[in-house]
Amino acid sequence: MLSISLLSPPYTTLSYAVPFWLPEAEWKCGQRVVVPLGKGGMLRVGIVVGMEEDGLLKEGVELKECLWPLERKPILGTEYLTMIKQLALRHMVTEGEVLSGILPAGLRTSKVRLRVFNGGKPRTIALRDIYKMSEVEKKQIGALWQQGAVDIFDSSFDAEEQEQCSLLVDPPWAVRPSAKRQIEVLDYLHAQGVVSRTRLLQNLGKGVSAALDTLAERGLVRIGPHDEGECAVCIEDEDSVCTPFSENGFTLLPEQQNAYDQFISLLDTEKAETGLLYGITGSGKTVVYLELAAEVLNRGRSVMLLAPEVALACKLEKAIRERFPEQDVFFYNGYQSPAEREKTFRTLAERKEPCIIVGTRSALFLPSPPLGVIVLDEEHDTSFKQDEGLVYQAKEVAFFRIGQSKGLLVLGSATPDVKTFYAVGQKAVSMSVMKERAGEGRLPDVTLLNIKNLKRADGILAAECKSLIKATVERGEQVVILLNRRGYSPLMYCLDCGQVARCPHCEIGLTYHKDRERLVCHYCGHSVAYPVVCSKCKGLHYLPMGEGTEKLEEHLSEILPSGTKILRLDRDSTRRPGKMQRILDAFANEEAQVLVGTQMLSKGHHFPNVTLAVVADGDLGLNLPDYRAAERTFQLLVQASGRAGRGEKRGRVLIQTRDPEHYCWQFVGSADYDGFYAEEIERRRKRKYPPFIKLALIRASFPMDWGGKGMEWIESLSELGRAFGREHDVKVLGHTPSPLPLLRGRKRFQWTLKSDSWVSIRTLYYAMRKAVPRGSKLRLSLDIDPVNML
DNA sequence: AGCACGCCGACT
DNA sequence: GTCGGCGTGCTC
Repeated sequence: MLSISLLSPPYTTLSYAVPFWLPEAEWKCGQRVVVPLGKGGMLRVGIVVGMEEDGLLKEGVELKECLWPLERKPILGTEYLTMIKQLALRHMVTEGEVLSGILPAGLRTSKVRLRVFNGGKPRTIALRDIYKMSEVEKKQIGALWQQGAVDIFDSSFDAEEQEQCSLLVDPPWAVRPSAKRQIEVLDYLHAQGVVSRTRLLQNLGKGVSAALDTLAERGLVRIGPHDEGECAVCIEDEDSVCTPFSENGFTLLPEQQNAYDQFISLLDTEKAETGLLYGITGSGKTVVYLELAAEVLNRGRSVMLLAPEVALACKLEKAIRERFPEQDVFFYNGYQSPAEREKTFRTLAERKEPCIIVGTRSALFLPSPPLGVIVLDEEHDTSFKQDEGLVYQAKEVAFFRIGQSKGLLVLGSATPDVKTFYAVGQKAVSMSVMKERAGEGRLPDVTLLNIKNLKRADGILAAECKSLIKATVERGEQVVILLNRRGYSPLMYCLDCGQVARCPHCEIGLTYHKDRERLVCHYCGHSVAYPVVCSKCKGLHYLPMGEGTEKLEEHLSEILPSGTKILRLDRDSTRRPGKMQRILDAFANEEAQVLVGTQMLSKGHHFPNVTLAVVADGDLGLNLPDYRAAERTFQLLVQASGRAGRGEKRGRVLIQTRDPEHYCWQFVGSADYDGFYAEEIERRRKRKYPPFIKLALIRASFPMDWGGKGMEWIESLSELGRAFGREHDVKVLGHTPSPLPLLRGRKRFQWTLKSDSWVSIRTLYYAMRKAVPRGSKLRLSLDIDPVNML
């Protein structure tokens, strides 16, 4: 009997019989297989996860036969399956859910054909037809399969691959305002990024087909195969200035050498180990990774290097390729096309020789030859946790993989996760420290600017701040300005009745985007054309309140000397493939003097001529309902400070705040992580927060139009949770409405759980889930150690 | 996800 | 009377 985890709903693990047309030897753990499901006998893809003879089978159900394997050799190894099982247990989801969340789309489709070579021209047969064949025919083809005269022929998405649509222009769209269809297509591509033609037509209706062709003809949209090797986010530009790898050859500085030696001795233990590389911005952590990688490859093992976001992963990849021109390097990230990802996945599944894998957190799930080291650069970054769909924390998965291969996990950061640093104190993680900047640069001067009394009419920048920016630009130096708010204006007041424009699905204020002339919901993506009539009084006049990156850019262009070029870097300006790298390169090449951007700008980029970094709203993160608000703010601001003064000139950082008394500031100024840590860890100890306890969130949601039924459920679950908590030593706080009480048309509530034991937390969640009937409109989910409490 | 089953309203 | 809307439930 075969246990098979389905890769599509219901995502359960079901038992199937070995069929008479293919003997047991053809079925293996880790193999993808196609099975029939339900009365209609629909075909589904699953992974064989077990082969016990005595699998559990519900009473009254008849065992069905497996239909066909999708490959001869299992694509997943036993260690890989162990990892999947572990992950499923941790997060209390099925193995099928985990697998479907991490396998490339092409490996999840059953729309394949068998190609039978039996003299003459090969015959191709759909699996659907095999299912309907007679016993004799099945046996015949089974026999041919065993002789190797049958292969799997994957036809479905070749065509799709040929028609990837991507934007070639930015808003505002240069089309007639009456061309509704075209605008619809452009807006969709702007929101979605690269999309296949099939998917676009699926979502917008077949009617937009002509509009899409027109746009392609006029050069506004590109339709064509996704280029091999081209990263959707960066463009591989030969003379890019943005490479960190210009340090003095491969000789390590004393601190780097020290760190390197420590890591090597950890490797030598031949046990699974974790090391923290705690190095200030600019201390040259990358070089240490590179030399470590070289040694690991020498020892015949593979290397995995992960960065929190694609642009940084691209930089790492570039550095790796320069250092190891001869070595096979596999690059993987969420922005690649399904075909590209599938190819990498398949290649690595077969690979035996050591290699290097570079990517973002999704690369963590690539199969690989035995790993000697996994590096998580900027380990404190919250992007290492995926919190939508399949929830996982890259650090923990990496730790598990390294445990399997008895390798070394290296966590690198200038501002480590408080949990990581605590683990160092507990001797669970060894630490290497680098406190010197590798280049000429020195640490910048950090000044706090109290803007408590800044009037709204003056905009978001204080007068002192503006004049400093101006002076810097006039000296021919560059400025980076950080503002964590996209769009033009985050609040739109109706002048007639005072109503704020809100998203109908999320009740959150809509942000005005001037370049697109639309109001956009930053949570669900819903948008409406502006101007729009007020829902309450039908008025058309709005007062934009507050300032986003778009408005700041506009405001600056008014007050800075004419001829000053300003660039903007945020999710909106970087939607198009390659756009992000282009903006970063342009700024690094000094084609502009000012760069305005959201936090994506604070991460790891190197601009030697930047001498001033401004943080427009330093408090933004401090007021979030999250026990890590201070940690986040500290990390963000220290990272941002690192943007200034990486060249020869001394840099300056100006942080605007309305709350200058906050304990976080005294440490930001001197980038004093150790001081911050000491203070923060004491606060957490006192208030019973991680790392001193285990914290989890149970989220519940139900459709907003479900009547009183939803609230009744929430109440009764609270009751259940508290009763259970009293017995099992879990503190249950709540229910409380989620910080986003309405999202995508669903009401949301949550409970915060604190306990000494993950097991108790999971058991409580299990009890709650069992109380809710399957198929209920009420949905529950468990978030282990949430990174954002939203 | 897909498909069957079942319970109500609008129709030849 | 039946045709067909889609809410609910199940899939080894």
